[in-house]
Amino acid sequence: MLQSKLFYKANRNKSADADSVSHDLLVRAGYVDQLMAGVYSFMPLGFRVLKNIENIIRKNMELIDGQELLLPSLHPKENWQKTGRWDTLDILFKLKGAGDKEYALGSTHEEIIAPLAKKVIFSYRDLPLSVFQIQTKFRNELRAKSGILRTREFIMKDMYSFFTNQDDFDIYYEKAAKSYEKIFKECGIGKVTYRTLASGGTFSKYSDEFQAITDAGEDLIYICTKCSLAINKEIKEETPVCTKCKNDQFEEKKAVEVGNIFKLGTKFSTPFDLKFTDRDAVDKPVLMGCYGIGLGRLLGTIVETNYDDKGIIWPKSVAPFQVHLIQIENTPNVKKAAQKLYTDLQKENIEVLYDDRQTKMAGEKFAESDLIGIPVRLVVSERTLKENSVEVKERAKEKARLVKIKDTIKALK
RNA sequence: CGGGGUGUAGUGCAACGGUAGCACGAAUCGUUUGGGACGAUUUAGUCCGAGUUCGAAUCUCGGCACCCCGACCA
Repeated sequence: MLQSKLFYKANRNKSADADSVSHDLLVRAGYVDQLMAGVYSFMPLGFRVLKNIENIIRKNMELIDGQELLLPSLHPKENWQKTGRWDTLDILFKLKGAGDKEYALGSTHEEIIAPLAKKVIFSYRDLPLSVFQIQTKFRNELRAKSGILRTREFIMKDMYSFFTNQDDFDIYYEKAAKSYEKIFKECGIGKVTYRTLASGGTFSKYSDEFQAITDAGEDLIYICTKCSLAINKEIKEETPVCTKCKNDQFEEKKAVEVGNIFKLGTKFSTPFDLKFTDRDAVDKPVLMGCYGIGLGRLLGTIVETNYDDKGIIWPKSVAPFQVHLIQIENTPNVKKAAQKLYTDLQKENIEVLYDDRQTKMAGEKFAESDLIGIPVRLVVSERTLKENSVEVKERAKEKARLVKIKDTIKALK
């Protein structure tokens, strides 16, 4: 991608409304734009990161036999009445259509997937099953905050599992939890992310949250100083000692909930009469589980845990581009060498953002490059060309090094 | 939803009730060119509606929007 053509505008002024680092950096570097409170546009840079995160999640869901599908956002009122949540779920957006017919905008999809599963699941032979989607959710939060960390419209991966019996379900649930840990690790927040025991709300006694430690977080989690088990606040209130090792010393940390998994059991199978015929010819309710990850929130959390005073430092796995190629001094020599390098890198399928702008000074290009945070920076200039070289600098490191142009690709591997 | 705050140019900020200004951005020209260059010229604004006043960005009222604290958060 030529930076001169990229749909973005970096801004050196701090965003006035930004109270979180991720909000400020993502807005300033041109990744996202706020449309209104809790609603954001993803610009090309931000969308590329979002897609990378999406692909990591998709790959891991498929590894635990999740089948991807797509459910609608516009829901009939009746489905939500069936579970009672039309009246009890405060965050549900409701709207009226033609003839005053009432609809909900999907804030979650149990009400849709359960009746859909009913059309597919009849026998124990049809189970187990897991389906997931990566789709937009609408939640009428009383208050949106912290940039993209808490929004009213966001893209979520939600998976739903269907099992015949508790034992198999429990095994799968643990497998899903491991898969979540893997996802967060691959996204570069593995070290700061804890699986925490949490309340299951109206669904179940307990659920499991995945909490990433950062000051931008709005949750408090408690990490056992002995065994590193983490629990969240409402669990701490009911069990003052660690449920695993009985230690009563906890470290309190602010954290962002990046994922949450629930054992729904028959909570939704019952109202929608989702059942299967077992081997013994008896109809039994299907056991359901649900597993969610908010993609935008995850993106924001990655920024919250990967930045310095100059800007974002993307983990390679999610970076919008792998390489930021910068040409400084616009002499014919430099232009020619940079353009050749640009096409050579592309031939190797290396995603590269090429700062071909001729109107920007070196300093401004560097500053913007640091702000955008692509993992590797390549600089081509008269100075480097004298050595037949290109300067290679990793965003996360202080020092740059010169590499012969012909060895550039090798140096990037 | 309760409490608090703020709305001025694309962005960030100033302006006692008295001619709306600065920086960045953007544009043109010239000089520059390895850590946010310099000069010249140019561009663009008081959230909306009432009221008070000779005069309102400034005061009052209403609306709208955004931010913060709280409550809420399958």
